[in-house]
Amino acid sequence: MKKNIADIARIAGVAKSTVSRYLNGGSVSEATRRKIEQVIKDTGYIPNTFAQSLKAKKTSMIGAIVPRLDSFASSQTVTGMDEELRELGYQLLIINTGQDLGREIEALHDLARQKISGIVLFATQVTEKHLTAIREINVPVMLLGQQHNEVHSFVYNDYMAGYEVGRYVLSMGHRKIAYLGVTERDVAVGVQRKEGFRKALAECADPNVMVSFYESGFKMSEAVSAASAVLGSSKPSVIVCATDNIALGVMKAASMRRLRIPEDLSVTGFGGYDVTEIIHPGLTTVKYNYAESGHLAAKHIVKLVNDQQVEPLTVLGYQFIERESVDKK
Amino acid sequence: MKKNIADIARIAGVAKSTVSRYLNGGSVSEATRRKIEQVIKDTGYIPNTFAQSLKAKKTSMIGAIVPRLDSFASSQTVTGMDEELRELGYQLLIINTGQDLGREIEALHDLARQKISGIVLFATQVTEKHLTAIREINVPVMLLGQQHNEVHSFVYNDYMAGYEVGRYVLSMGHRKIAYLGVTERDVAVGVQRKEGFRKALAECADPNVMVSFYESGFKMSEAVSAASAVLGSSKPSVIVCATDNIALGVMKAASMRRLRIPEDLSVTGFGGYDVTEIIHPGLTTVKYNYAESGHLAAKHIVKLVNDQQVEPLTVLGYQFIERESVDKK
DNA sequence: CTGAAAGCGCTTACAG
DNA sequence: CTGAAAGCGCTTACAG
Repeated sequence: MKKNIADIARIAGVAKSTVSRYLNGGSVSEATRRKIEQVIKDTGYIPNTFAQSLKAKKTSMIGAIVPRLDSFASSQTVTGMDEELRELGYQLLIINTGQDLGREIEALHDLARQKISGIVLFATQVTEKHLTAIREINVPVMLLGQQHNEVHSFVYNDYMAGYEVGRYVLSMGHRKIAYLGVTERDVAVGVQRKEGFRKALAECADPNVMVSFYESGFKMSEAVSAASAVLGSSKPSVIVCATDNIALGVMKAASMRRLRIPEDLSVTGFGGYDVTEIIHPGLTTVKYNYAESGHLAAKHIVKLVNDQQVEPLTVLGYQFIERESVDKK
Repeated sequence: MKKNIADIARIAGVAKSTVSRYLNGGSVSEATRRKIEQVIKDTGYIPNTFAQSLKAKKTSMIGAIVPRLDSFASSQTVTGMDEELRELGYQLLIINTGQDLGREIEALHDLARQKISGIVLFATQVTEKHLTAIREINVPVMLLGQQHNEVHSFVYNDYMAGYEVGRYVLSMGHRKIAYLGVTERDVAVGVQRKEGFRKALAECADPNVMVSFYESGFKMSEAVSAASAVLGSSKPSVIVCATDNIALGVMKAASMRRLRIPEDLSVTGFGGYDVTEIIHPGLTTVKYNYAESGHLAAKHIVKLVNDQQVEPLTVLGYQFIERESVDKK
């Protein structure tokens, strides 16, 4: 037989409000406290979440809106967030949007409607519609992966990472360089990394440097075709890729053309996916600590939810990892 | 200004109950219907989920209890489930247990408490505690990946897959064989695959066949050390691994010892992770269609939730993929 | 088809 | 510290 707060109150011989106070840490005398405690233990009473939320008008849930769950970066980040939120007494509700921007807007509203306390949006693009939704819902929102001055943001230092990769490639003696990027609508991945890379080039005095820029989709299969185009049109000594996935596609395309890496073609990536370490040769790349970012993001959103001060922009570090995929020229 | 059902009723000039009936598809006259529809549109009214659930005592949420999100199999399966559930008008709530069996039990209770309609448990082990919890919560539960005759189950045909791998390895002429498995507490992965493999061996008449069995953890790093032990003690011509992750670890260990694959050592896996296709040489393995399983599992749990007939056990197929990691002896 | 009323299980001022 | 009462926003018999 399912018990409610009235049952507990009756059995314990107190009022419902007293039980409620006990449950929510209000002031209750030691004697009553013990009585109620006992009854709750005996009956196995569990408060009804809906009734609580209906009155309290909030929950201790944090929502994560994720474009895709089946990516290394997302799943690592979500796992990190989940661990931290559990520590902090919150539950994570994950919404998968299948890379559909429209569904991100829907998700924002859905979560607000469910009285979620806060939302972390794994952003790829921040459109006007996103901003409108964020303003409307009146729930703290944090952007992860992109930044906007109106919204609390968490980004990786993609610009510096791009710069470092550029410097490295040049220092290894490469002069005929191809950059295989992604759409500029993704500011972090499509613009920042490329601009940082460009800066390194601009600083290089050597007049022999030749760079061509190409664009690929995010999927490995798309990268394979993009790489084939690059290799067909020019003969770069290195292809700098905007993501590890793209780099993997390039390596695949190279092996299909019987090009050896790094002897015939050097490759670099961004991301630091586990795979990049397993494959042979190991991929030189920039590693982001996704799990840690997840933890941090969780801490921040909880602060926001509790009206604590949080810096509007957090820039996360990275680690440049040199492996075997780039040859010295 | 946030509107509630009473506001809508007042504005539309009808009773709250009529609005509720309209919302829930009860019988309402054409005229009233139009009036209410208009008011709802004008006000942007959205019913409060908690109040609904409080009365209706159920939600249209399905819970997924997942040991870890950052694994290829889980994330693919979850994504598939999510897509299907969305189609069916349900929302997926994902709980990550971080491979802690105790937290699986907690999660079962938590979800039940939140009046989740149904639960899919991504199982690795089914203990007595699991069964007790499942019996107690009175919410339909489905097991994914393991089977138990008391609970609706979804499993892969691991036995047949193991058998097929065994036959293949023998047909390629291997006689000195090492099997690197996992704990038998995981019945599907630890027992079924091995037993299927054993059956193939038992059917082989050749008296020269020599097999040794070893055990590894699930992590690639653990597999690397396990593999080193195997390679140190015996000189198998092939290592049959119980998962792709383990196979990857073996390949890594082999390359550290300067063993060429497949010339010096052949390797096989189970799982069909995307990586296995990218690496060089490609890994010969058994591929499970996780995304599709996710879709199917979603359909089943929804049927269960709606008291429809569902077969107690569903066995999912697999696909044997021959690539380059096994040499002909 | 429609409405008035009771109730779901809590929380929260308010008064004592 | 404690209790009675009102109310959160819905749904659901019941009567008409």
